[in-house]
Formats: sequence, C-alpha cells, structure tokens
Amino acid sequence: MTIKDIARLSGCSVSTISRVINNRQDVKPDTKEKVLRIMHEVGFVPNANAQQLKIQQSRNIVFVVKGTGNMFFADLLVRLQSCTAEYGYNGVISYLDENADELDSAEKIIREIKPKGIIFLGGSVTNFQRNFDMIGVPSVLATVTSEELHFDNLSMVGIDDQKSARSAVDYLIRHGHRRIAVLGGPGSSYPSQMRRKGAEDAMAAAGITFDPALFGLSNYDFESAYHAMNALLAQGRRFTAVFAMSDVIAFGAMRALVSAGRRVPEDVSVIGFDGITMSRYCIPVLASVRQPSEQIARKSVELLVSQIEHCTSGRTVIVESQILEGDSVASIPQET
Amino acid sequence: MTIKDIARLSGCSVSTISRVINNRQDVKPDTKEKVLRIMHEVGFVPNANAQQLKIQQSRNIVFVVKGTGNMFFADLLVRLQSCTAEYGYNGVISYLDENADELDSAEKIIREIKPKGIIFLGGSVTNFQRNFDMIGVPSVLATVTSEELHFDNLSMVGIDDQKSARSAVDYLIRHGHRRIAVLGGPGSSYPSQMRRKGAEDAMAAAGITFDPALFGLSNYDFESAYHAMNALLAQGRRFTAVFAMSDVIAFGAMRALVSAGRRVPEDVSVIGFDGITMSRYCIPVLASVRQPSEQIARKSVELLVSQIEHCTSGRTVIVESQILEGDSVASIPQET
DNA sequence: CTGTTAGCGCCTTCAT
DNA sequence: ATGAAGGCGCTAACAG
Repeated sequence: MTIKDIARLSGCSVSTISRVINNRQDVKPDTKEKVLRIMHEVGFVPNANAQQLKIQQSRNIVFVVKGTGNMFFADLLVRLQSCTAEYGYNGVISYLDENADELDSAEKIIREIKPKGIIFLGGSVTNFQRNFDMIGVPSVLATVTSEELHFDNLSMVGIDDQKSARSAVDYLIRHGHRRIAVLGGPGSSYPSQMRRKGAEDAMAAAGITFDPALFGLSNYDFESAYHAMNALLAQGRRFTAVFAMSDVIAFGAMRALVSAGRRVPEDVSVIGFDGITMSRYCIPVLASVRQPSEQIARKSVELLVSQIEHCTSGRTVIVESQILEGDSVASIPQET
Repeated sequence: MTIKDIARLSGCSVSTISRVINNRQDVKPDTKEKVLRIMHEVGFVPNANAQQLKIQQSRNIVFVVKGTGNMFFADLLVRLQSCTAEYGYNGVISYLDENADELDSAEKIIREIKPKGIIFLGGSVTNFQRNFDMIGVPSVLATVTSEELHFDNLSMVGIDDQKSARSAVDYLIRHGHRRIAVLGGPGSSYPSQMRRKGAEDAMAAAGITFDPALFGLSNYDFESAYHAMNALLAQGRRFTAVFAMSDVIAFGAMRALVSAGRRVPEDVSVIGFDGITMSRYCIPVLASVRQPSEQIARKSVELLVSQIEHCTSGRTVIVESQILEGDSVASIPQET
C-alpha cells in the first residue's frame, strides 16, 4: 500500500496525496477529505523510510542516557518520551555505559539515523567543551547547567546543583548536625562537583570545616553507595548525618547503616537528592531535594523543538529544586 | 557522503561498496580492505533510510511497554536493549498507557517503522487471543505465559506466575501466617489472575479459605497500592501478612502500614514479587519472588531473533523464579 | 570478482 | 488546485 495506490483509489495524482499527507494548504477541501477517508479506510500509513530518505531528515529525537541504574533518569525518560510525542517527534533511547563517550556515540547515531535533535541525560562538561562542536545537530543537555559551556545549538536545563545541595546540607545543619558525611560522584562529574561545593558552602556558612575523610566516593547506583558507606563505617568515621547526592545513593547508604546497626534517623540522619517517587514511599520517608523532572523534560523538549523549528539558539534554563521533608532526618543527633 | 563518493574515492563501483557494507563474500580481500579503510577515513555511515527503503525492512525491534510506573519493566528494558544490540538490531521503546490497546498500537508502529520483530512487555491475554493475528511480525510476549495462547509467530517468556505466587504465600504460611491479605491487579490481567490463583492454592493446601475481603485491588504503581492498603485498613480488615503482586505494590503497602502505625514485620509481614534491585536495599529488606529479568530478556531476544532469521515458530519458555528472603517477614505474628 | 542499472516510496519543483 | 517527472541513497539482479 503506497501513495500510488491511494492515488489510483481516489482518482488523483500522487502529488495530491503527498500534499494531503503533509497537510499542505493548496488542496481543495473536498479532495483532501476524500483522500483522507480513503487512506483511513485502507489503513494507509506513509513509509517513514521513503519520507526520510527524501527529506534527509527523520522526526527522531535521540535521548542519550549515561548510566542505566539511575532511577531519576528513568523517570525523566518516560516524561521526555511523552513530551516528544506531543510535538510529533518520536524519541529514540540510547543507553550508554556510565564511562562511554557520549559525544562519540552521539556522532555515530547522527549519521545513522539523522535525528533532528539530541537530548543528553547527563554528560561530562569538559568533554562537551572539547568535543561538542562535532555535533551538528540541535541539542540539549538535561540535568547539567554549566556556565562554562557556550554553544549556539546547545541548551541546558537543570536545577542549580550547588544551591540545591547547599539547601540540603543546610537542612541537616538546621537540625543540629555538624559532622556530616557526603556520598557522591567524583569531581569529574560536574553535578557531583557542584553538589559537593554546595555542601561545603553550607558547612562553611555554619562555621564547619568539611572533613575530607567524611567524603565517600560512589557511583549513582545502589551497590556502589552501599560499599561506600560500609567503607566509611569500617574506617570508624564519626558522623551524625549523611548527604547523599542521589536518592539511590541514599538508599544504598541507609541499607549499609541499618545493616551495621545504626538507626535512621535516630543515630544517623540521611538526606537524598532527586526526589524520585520511591523516596516518598520508602521507610523512613527520605528527605530529599526534588528535581522537577516533569519541568525539566518539558522545558528540554520545548527548547529543542524551538531550536529545530525556529532556529533559535541554545538557552540555559534553571528550574527550581525544592526540599522534600522526610522522616530520615532527626533533630537531636547522638554522636556516632 | 554516499556510497557513490566512496566508489569514486576507491575507484570501484557502487555495487562493490554495497557488497562490503553488507559483508558479502564475493569481494576480493584487497578491495574490501581498501574500501573499508576509505570508509573509515572519511567516517562514512550508510544511510539507514535508504537501506531500509530498499529492503523494505529495518533492523528495528520494538518494545511495547504497558505501564510506565512498573519498575520491573524498566529493568527488563535496559537488559533488552543490550541483548538486542548484541544481535545487531536496535531496540525502539514504545511506552503505552496502562489501558491502551497494545495490539492496535503495535499495528500502527509496524506500518510506520517496519520493525523486524516486537517484544511486548505485558499485555492482555484475551486481547492477544482476539487480535494478535493482525500482527504479521514475529513477536514475543515477555512476562506472560498463557497456555491459552497459540500463534505460530508468537513466543512467550516468563515465570510460572501461579506457582511463583504459591511459593510466596507458602513462605508466609510457613512463617505461621493464616490471615493473609493479597494486593494486586484485576482478573483481566492474566499474571494478576494467575498470581491470585497461586495464592489461593497455597492457602487451600494449608486449609485456609481465602477471604475475598482481604483482597485489595491495586495497579502496579506506588500510589495505587498505598490507597489499596489504606482502604483495607480503613475497613478494619484483620491480617498478619500481605502478599503483594509486585515489589512496587509492596512498597506502597508498607508505607501505608507504617504510616498507620503498623510495624513491618513485627505487626504485619509483607512479601513482594519481582525481586527488583530496590527490594534488596529497602528497609526492611523485602522478601520477594525474583523474576530473572536477565534471563527473560536474553531468552526473549534469542527466540525473537530465531523467529526472524530462521523462521522458527513461536515457543513458550518458562524460567524459574526464586524466593528472595528478606526482613519483611516475621515468624511469630501478633493478630492485627 | 566487479560494473551497470532499475527501482524502493515519497517529496518537490515545474508546468498546467 | 492538480499532474508529471526527477531523484534521495541504497540493494540486487543481471551482465560481464
């Protein structure tokens, strides 16, 4: 079933059918209606490959996801898919290993499927600085907003990581904590770096000097966080609270704490980051900093579509994070 | 950059280029090597649209996912993506609303992107019975294995839901529980139905008559489970244990229980289903029935590829589930 | 082993 | 408002 068949069935030429498919204005309403009816009757769907071969473009937007265990990204992805669909594009997910080169991969994808745009979920700022210019396609970097990044066809959407982390640690400090462990990613991860800075800001403002021995290096997955916390415990580090740079990290850490006989929050308070749905249902309910995934997704797609369709240049949008209270933080800590 | 350019650059014809692209055997090794080198040098990637237009096929496998809040599916998806890639196909995810018609949607997708195969994550057995024959593409139904379904190009991969549920409830019974609430989906969902049957089997074998008032209807998401448990509590139902038909449901239920002042497992024991990673890290560690997602994914892709490439007919593969012990089940219950 | 060539289904000037 | 025709990049006969 091709447009030729439809042409025959409706008694007009293929160009007219093509015009109807593409919703051109210069088709007599009667004709258009008739063609539409016939297409519907026979269940005609245009061959996307032929269209795209012709146009040299797809209606695809690629989501390049770094790290599969990141539950926050999973949430974002679902929302991105639906926003993308609203604009008539279809989203293609490309999962990357946590330490793969996101731009290299993107470049290959571009040549293969010719997407109209790319949304990166996470990515290394320094890598972008060096190599983004080989990406000739409108892009947005979601969940990372660096002031050091300036490309005309790259937007960024995310929260202010430093400020958000600061508010999280402030929250702990307001509850009387002063020996606060920090669990999170390495300095090579921009958000991790900013979150760590934010944490130190909060401490500094309260006259606390951050003890580097209280930093636990962890990837954004359960197991890694579990081990990181166990390492801290094994080293006999003393702290009354933990700031985890993601909820998943917080879960891993809490598991380690509880397994080691520490109670949360009676012995150790924990605050997470992301505010994924699970954090509202776990026991104890996890205090966290909510990243508005709905907003991030919507704004990312909006910006991208605008770059694609109206050739606007990349913008940086900072969305507001928000402290989520929880039962995982207690006020009167006992020294651990 | 097209094969024409490569042809010119390498001094041979387009067919030769096409042959090396498709790794045909009838090319002189020297020629092949030279062409390969040139393609690499100029960074040539074949235009997938043109290829697919020509062969009337893509290398796509579509994953049709019903329900976005199902964390088990999220896990499966990631594994499916990587298995699919190993076979040289690329996976395209299509999220559907929980109450959308998966076959209608699949049919549209088929005409649009012409995938070589489809993997359904969840789906209604009765719907498949009635409408699967309109899908002319090799398919596998993952996580559902019904004996009532017989189509030549449909495989099924999953656990034995009834048996698995039975073992879960057995586990509760062995811990002395007799008033057991069941939380899960409606009878229209085949796995839910089977899991309920399995639960009743276990009870029957222990001489317990299942009290329908102890069934809480819940979708496979946190919120729904939370409300379902609250409803049970509000009705003053008495039970010492809960069998939740998914871990997410278990989390929602535990949250409701704890919020209502019931302790898990001291007052109420809870066992989940799926064995997602989170279940190993939550507090208390959730007893569950593990669905081997890795195996399900691998087997699904294997079967599908075999159907696609060797025209084998659909098979049903039952994989083994496994009880995961946890701290959410206690032995000596107190009446609630 | 390699080259020539006819389309795959569609969009898009250019005519009418 | 509509039709005719060329070609997007590639594959697969068919011919050497």
